[in-house]
Amino acid sequence: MTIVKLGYVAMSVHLQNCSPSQTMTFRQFSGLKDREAAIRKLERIANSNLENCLRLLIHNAANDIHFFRFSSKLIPLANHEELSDWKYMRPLKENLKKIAEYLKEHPMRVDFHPDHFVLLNTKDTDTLNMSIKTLAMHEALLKGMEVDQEHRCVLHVGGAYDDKEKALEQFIHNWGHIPNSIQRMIMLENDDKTFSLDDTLYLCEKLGIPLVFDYHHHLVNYQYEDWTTNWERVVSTWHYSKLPIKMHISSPKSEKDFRAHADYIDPDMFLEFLNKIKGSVPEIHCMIEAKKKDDALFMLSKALKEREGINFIDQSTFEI
DNA sequence: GCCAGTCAAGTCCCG
DNA sequence: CGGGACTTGACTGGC
Repeated sequence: MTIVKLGYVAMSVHLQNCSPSQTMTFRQFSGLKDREAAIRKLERIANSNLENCLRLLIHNAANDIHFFRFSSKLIPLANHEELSDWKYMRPLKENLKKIAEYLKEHPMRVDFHPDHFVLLNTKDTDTLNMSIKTLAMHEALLKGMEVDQEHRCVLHVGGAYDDKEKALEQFIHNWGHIPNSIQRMIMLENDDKTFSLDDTLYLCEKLGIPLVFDYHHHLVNYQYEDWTTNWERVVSTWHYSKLPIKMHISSPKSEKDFRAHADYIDPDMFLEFLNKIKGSVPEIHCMIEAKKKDDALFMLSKALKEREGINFIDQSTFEI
């Protein structure tokens, strides 16, 4: 028996005017004559994003959703070099505290997926420093939300830079220069272009990093098609985490556009996967990466309720 | 009120 | 070696 919990990403298609990713571009910022007023505007946007995050958490709790990925665009221009003097955390304190209080009353697994410009295997020190800075922002947000920072940021391995083997070794080299408090936030995901499950496992086992298996990515980028022989290794990378294993699920948009994410999750594909891993872990958390966000979660849950051998505990939790 | 175009980042691909 | 595509949601400007 395995408990499965479903989660979704960043925003809800059911809540109106509830974007947690409102923004201001640097061009817009530069166009404003009063720099102080422009910074106040950035702060208003960031606070509005956090207020919307709280609305999303309330929506989640009301719908028995216990697993959620925050947007990584909560603070516009937070790491822009022209704004290095901006102390952006101070004005967010109260709204972060509200999230912290809410999460205490309604326990939920929350995490982040910083965008693909966070690169830990780059040789460029500016890019590496910017990446660390961006991760430090995520760390500060988690601290403000009073969430234990361990294993809360999913990253891809990074660029291939013409030589995948060297790029993997560069990751290991750079890892030694990354502050420990940031190392412990990281999980690594197999990607759809360069670093396969086998590549990612190599790093995760060597560095003690939990591996987030993305089934859809594996279907378009693998070294050995049969992932099941590696499954126990994936499970083992979670041995030192306090959190249950997590993975990503999405369905191909079409045969022609196989890499792109579909609006919804194909329940057959998902069940086929679950049937291969059931019993291997007591609990698994599955992050739904679909265009229709929480609606994809609800539809998947509805479809699975009609299948045999699945025992639903609540809207987003079932036993298989 | 809708549609096309713009924005931001680093890598990768094409010419 | 330079410029455009990639990706994503938000936002702007034109009609």
